[in-house]
Amino acid sequence: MSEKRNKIFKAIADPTRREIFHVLVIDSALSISQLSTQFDISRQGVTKHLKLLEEAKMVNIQAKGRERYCEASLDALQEIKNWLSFYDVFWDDKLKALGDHLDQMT
Amino acid sequence: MSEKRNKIFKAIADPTRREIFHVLVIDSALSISQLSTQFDISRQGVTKHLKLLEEAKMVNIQAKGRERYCEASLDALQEIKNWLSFYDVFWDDKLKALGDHLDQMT
DNA sequence: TTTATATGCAACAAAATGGTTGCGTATGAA
DNA sequence: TTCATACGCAACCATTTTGTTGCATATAAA
Repeated sequence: MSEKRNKIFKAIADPTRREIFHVLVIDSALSISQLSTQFDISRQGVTKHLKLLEEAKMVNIQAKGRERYCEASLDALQEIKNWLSFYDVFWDDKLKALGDHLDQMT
Repeated sequence: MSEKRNKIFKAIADPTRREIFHVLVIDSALSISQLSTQFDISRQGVTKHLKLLEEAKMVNIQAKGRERYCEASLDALQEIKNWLSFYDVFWDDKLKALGDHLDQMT
């Protein structure tokens, strides 16, 4: 479904969300409170961002006692790579066309 | 600068914008009016999307007579690839760790 | 010249976004 | 048990986003 794609593109659109993801890739796993200390916004602000990241499958959260630990899920990025890969064909075509053009100049 | 990155991530966040880009990759170059016929929103709506795409360097527009022709610029996608490439390292690490783990099982 | 087309600009409106604060609850520590 | 911590939920608010319509202008066509 394209809904999955929409969600991840929405998720990475916000710079704070990209930074949260970045932090979690580097330093997993962190509780929500621990994570929040690294940002200027409130814990609830971070929680809201986490919700979107979680819906986009970019972050997994699991409860442990009274804390909830977050970890980044790299696999979700495949959706973006898939989107990009479609355009590689056209990119290559243009490079090829440029190559042909350069060949003609010799 | 990160402003460039912000702009392209914003640009691709909207599904209509992604579709406009897609159409322009397939069928460049189209005038704004021609392009608009392919979407349910108004011409001005499309123009607004084009403005963001242009600022993100994903689309180039040049006037020809009373028309303005739009074409997609694939190069802008490199910014997204750059962002993704950082995480490839971690991805590989995890695969490697998985590999090591599987080795231990034999 | 007159008319039709392609466009930009501005004002507007509804909805989404990104953030806040306050409060209630569950869990861990003293 | 009592207190502090980690969290979710809901209400609220300002700004941005995504769309609209109306109108003015420049260019092409009749």
